[in-house]
Amino acid sequence: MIVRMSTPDPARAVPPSAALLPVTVDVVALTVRDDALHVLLVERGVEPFRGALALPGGFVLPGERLAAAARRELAEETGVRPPGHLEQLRTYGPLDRDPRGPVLSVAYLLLAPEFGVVHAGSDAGGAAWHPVEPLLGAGPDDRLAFDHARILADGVERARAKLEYSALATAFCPPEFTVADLRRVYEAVWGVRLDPRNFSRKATTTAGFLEETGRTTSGGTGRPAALYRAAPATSGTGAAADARPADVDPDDAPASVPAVLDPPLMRPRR
Amino acid sequence: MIVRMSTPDPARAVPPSAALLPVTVDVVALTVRDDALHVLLVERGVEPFRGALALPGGFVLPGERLAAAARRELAEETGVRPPGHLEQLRTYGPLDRDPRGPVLSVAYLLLAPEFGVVHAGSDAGGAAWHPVEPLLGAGPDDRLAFDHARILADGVERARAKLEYSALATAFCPPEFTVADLRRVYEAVWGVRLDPRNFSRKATTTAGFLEETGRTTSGGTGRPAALYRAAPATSGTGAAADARPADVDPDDAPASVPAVLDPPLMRPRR
DNA sequence: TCGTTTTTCGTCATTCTGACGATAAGAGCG
DNA sequence: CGCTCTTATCGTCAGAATGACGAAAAACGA
Repeated sequence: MIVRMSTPDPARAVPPSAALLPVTVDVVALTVRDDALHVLLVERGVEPFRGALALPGGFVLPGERLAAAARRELAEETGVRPPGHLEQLRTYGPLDRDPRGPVLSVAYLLLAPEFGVVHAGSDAGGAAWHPVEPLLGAGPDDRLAFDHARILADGVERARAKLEYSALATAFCPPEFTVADLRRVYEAVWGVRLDPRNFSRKATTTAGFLEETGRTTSGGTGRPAALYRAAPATSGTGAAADARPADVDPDDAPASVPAVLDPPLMRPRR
Repeated sequence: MIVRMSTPDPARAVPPSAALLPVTVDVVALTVRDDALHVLLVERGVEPFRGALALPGGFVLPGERLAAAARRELAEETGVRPPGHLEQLRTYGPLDRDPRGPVLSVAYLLLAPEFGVVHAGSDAGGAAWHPVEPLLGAGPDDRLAFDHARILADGVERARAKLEYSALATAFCPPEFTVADLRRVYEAVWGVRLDPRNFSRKATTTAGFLEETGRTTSGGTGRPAALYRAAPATSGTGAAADARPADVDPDDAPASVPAVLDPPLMRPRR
């Protein structure tokens, strides 16, 4: 059956030569767990690629927005409405990516503190966190369904790049966190070791990055650490001329539109 | 009439609940002309928004790739197959953006040296270069059709950001150019004045940016300047773990996949 | 109290940038 | 041919940021 979306003014119709494409959203949900970057994957319960691991996602429904579809699919497959930063990643062309025929896929990137996966969705086996590293190796085994390995690689690279010039690393952290927590995020996402002393200097002296809560950790081993929260967004939606991230989408950005790290925190180049 | 794209295996069909959406591509084609950033706009010849200025673009045809559709629309509306760097910008959701109903739009960004606009397309009045600046002001007049003002703003911001950490500014230049040409690109895109001496130092000493041709300009006023070309791409397609730009798409990237500016060339902040 | 661990503060050499002086190398003109 | 004008390019120097690393601070456990 063909579902044709409503056409308010039939006199101004879409040209008949235009392709009508099914559209999916796929979500690259990243988190840091045990000092390693993890991605949320589901086991596909239906063909095609039944039994294979895949990014959570599914078809956009009539009348639905893209970001809403992303959140819906995520909720359906994890049982929770995850926190974190959701932004559009990119769109993958309709050809040669789905055995069912031409399908457009709009990928979203979610950066979030680890959240529990509650229930298995309707057409997907349980969702679970998987370490990203072996999946990027792209060995002929462990292949993800569709072109999801490539989408994952793009998402990871986007996350790595954004940590350099935005305060987005805080999206991986709980509401209150220490400088060491934040450093471990950078280390996990970039796959490098950073000097704790220099990192602390950079994180605490960069304006618009951290905000102290006044409290400290206790009970752990070692000297107690100061607790911080993410600094509030620098203000206005300012999609126009000034903001550094070009992809601040009112439809995408949840609560926190993170500030810009003015002198960027660059990953070490070999 | 409904055009249903072929379904290779009917047993594995797209679920009937999925929306089938018409998809357009819109191209933000930027160039530097008379030391100012310009965008290629067409005057719409058909409803909706007949007579208004709009980004060149149109519907994706059955069996067509996104980037191919972008190049086709550009060719149809300019009469030439423009040079330059084409990359995907982002996708704009299906709702509340086209009076004809839900339409998905995948925007592309083209950075190119100025190219002549040859003929007027079928359903568009002549295409022409327009200064970007007044269009970003977003005055209630001079509004672009659809949500194209927003797409333009996103494209300009993407271009501005990319000049900081990539060698993409060379995409605005002819095959051979001087350091001053390149500086004028930065000045036009960022809307700032840069010190010619410091810019020259940065451009010529950053590895992987410029390559000297050995020749110099002649005839102009002032001391002749050395001619450079863009340094060749740093190697492999390497979409994976190492390349800085996350959006190197084999489908999008034409010849030149520009290198990374290692210490970035940051625009002056305030 | 002593060692262990982790956080946080300091120091210092190096690199990069912004400001700007000075020179180089043409064209145009008397 | 010399003078001037203009633009390109080289140099210098102070301030900022970074990377490497020493050392003190502040807990915990034995």
